[in-house]
Amino acid sequence: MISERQAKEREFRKEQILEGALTVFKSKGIEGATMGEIAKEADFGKATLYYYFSSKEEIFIELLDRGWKMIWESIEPAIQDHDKPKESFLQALNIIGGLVTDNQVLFEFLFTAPQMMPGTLLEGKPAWKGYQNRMYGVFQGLLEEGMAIGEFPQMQSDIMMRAIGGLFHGLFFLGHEKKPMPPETMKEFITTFIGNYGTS
Amino acid sequence: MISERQAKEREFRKEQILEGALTVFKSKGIEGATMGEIAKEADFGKATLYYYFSSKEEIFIELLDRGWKMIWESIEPAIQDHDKPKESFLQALNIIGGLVTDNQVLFEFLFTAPQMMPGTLLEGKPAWKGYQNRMYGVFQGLLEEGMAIGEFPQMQSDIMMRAIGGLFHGLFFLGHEKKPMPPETMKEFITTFIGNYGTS
DNA sequence: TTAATTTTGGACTCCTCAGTCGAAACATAA
DNA sequence: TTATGTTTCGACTGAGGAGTCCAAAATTAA
Repeated sequence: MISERQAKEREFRKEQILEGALTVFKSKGIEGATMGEIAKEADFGKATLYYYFSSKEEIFIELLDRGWKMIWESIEPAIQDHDKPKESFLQALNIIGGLVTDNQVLFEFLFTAPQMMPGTLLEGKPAWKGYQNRMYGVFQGLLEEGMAIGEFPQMQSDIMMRAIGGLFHGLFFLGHEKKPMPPETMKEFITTFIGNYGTS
Repeated sequence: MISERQAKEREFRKEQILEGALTVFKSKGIEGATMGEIAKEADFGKATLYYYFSSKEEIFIELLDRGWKMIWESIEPAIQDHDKPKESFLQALNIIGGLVTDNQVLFEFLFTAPQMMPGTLLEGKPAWKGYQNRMYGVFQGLLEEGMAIGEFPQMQSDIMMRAIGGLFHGLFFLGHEKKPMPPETMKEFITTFIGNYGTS
């Protein structure tokens, strides 16, 4: 017997826990993100976490799934149109930039956690990996189409992807000052680095 | 009583252990880099590691110290001359690129380990942090001098540093394919990304 | 009200891992 | 040879953390 309201409360509590997990991750790092800490932060008993999630990994995976889903759904409309690859590309990057500025901690988690827990987070083709791959695929596609019409410098698109990925990561996550990066600055940077191809 | 040869053997064994630690780090990740594993890999008993190093952290710090020292000493000659900031800058980047290609695993460790063990690796102003800071300082200096004479785009140098750091990181470490990046590709990239200013 | 169901958390188990101990093996030197 | 110093390792200890148990509290249904 699962009433409507019960289900919503359940969902709400799950969110409380996920939020707590993020908070702990932020203040204590991945090492300090123990179930005990998360429980304390979310103000539940440890066993209660296991009532809502079957394991610690599941919490992390849930965060990744929701996060990547959100990213994907945010950029999807911007990349339907393949007429102007570079424009779509930049627009999508800007959207993500905006999301990142609004959810620093979440995104730091999304982009760094998988590196820190190799293996564990990848078992059983998790949904987030799917979104991530789709996103990279689209970006790379745009890049290749853009190159074909001279909107981007001619280079191996996979290397170019790495470069842009790194650039993005550096802009938002390197240096611990945490000051938000305004979209204009972001755009300026991208265009500065990948050049004014096809714009002149 | 410490004979000359004994000292050398000792040093040699230390290197065996450090090498083992890197190998484990490569194959098992930072999580799997336990003292037991390292001992097995280096073919010593666990307690022996503690004869040469006083703790697990000390092993990692030693790796970082040696690595960053090597980086610093490799680029030092290239950055003495401040007459042509951009040239020095690119040359230094190329040198590092070369080092990275020759020591993939070590450098992956150097650039990622500190992120993964926040705190522990930073206690007591470790030597590696000094080299790292010096290096960043020099790069930023070159960047600012270069901007002043129009060799680089005009931007906040700290953000620019982040961008370049990320770019570099992306080129070498993103995407798990582990295929080495040939120096020419590297050079081509640098010039494509930051190189078109002041050249025309 | 009472009975069934859902939710909760403190205490407990189990396991992994950093670091220690002490006795042996090995080397050196007299 | 014996004495002294150096190097090695298997076995042990202790801490911390993931995950479980179970009985109590709260909620819902009758």
